[in-house]
Amino acid sequence: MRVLIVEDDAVLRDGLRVGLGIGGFNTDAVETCEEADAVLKNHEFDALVLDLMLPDGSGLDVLKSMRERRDTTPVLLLTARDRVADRIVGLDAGADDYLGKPFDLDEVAARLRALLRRAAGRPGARLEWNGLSLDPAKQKVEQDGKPVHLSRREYAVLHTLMAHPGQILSRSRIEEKLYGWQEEVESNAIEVHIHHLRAKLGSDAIQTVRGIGYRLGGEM
Amino acid sequence: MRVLIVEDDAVLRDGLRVGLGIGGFNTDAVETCEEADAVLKNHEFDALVLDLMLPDGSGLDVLKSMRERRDTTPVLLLTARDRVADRIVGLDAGADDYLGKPFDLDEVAARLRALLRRAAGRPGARLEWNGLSLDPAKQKVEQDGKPVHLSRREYAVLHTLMAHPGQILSRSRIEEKLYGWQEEVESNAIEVHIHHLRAKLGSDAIQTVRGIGYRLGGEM
DNA sequence: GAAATTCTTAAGCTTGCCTTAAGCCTGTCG
DNA sequence: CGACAGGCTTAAGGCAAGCTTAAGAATTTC
Repeated sequence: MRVLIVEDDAVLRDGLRVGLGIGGFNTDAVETCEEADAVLKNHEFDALVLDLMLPDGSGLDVLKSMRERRDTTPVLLLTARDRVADRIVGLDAGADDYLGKPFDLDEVAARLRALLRRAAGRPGARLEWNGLSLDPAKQKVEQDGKPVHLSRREYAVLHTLMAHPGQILSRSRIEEKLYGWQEEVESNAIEVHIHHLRAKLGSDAIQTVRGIGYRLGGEM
Repeated sequence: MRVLIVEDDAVLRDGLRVGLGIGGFNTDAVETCEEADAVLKNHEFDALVLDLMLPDGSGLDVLKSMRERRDTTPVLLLTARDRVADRIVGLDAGADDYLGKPFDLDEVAARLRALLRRAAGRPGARLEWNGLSLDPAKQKVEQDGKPVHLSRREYAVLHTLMAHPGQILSRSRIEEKLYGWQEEVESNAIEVHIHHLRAKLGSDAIQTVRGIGYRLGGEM
């Protein structure tokens, strides 16, 4: 799950990155409206954490122009104070939730999860597929009721696949979810993780579609 | 369990801190409405002990503005006398309980525990998990019926974990429960306490979730 | 006020994870 | 049938998180 953080305060930004990292999110961060606009047009995110007060303008403008181009990525607003007026304007402009500074990092992560759940149109918190169940809140995976221990990356790969059940996901698509666009990896890391996942979940849990990508196995 | 005390009378304030400290709570204290507002916006508490008569206004205003910003922290009001009118107003404003001065310190602690229990939606007084049982009132821990002696910090760590059974708690989340916002610790103190707890409770009582935090071990 | 317990800090140590890379396997197409 | 490309497997290196230990500071107890 990739999240873009738009926040100019370095302390807050790093705090968010760490906090959301713990929450299992992969984050990218920018500091200005301009950067945000540019990045949003070129990359897809699962959610956006947007500060309202930015050096070169209001986050509201970023939000508005997103919605104008039909970008429905869930947005969590950070409002500088408990200013009810700001919040109302923000929600009217198409934000999905807001949070007044200062805030608890765990709460940000929790709200983001709620946002993502809502956005995916799924009712429950957990993802299910063919005997596999993944609980994003507890970061726990079970197969036929038995817990499976996965490392951070393995979990992230599986999460990505289970978020699009039955669909074929290209390797680069999966990489985008695991890494920021800044870091990029140039090796077969994903293949290795897939390999480990198959070792733990059974070799038919994940199917390879030659030349295209991977998808969850099973009845489909 | 962190409790914020809002009380201008120094004698009473210190009495509360000592009394609640003995009761197993970690307390922070402020003297005015203004301070209370500021601190409440910046930190999360498990409960609030709020005097109504404060030098710069009424505790009711603090309470009201809390509820306005959706802060549902349980609040125990201290009313100056047995003034029924005050109490009714207080409860209407969103207080969870009240207590007339003068009061018994043990009773304050007991009422707070009841408040916290209610807030957590648990019926019983004691927390149970996988052979462990923790009684907040007596501050006693038993494992398979046998008493276990824990130090203050060890108890607090275990209490925090048992209040969120099955959930992963980040180290910073645990630190927040142990220390006031003034003290903050920057070392591996939590790790050391966990280590001691494992020595006393068995190494599988607490699981490490690498990169994320800790949670109670056992089934599930 | 002294003794005992408990807490914090800090330094090494251990372990698990991620990436990289090299070689192998397998399906596809000339 | 043979070569090639894509994917799989395996293992090693490096890094970071967490564990352990111990000593000094702080706190509590008598």
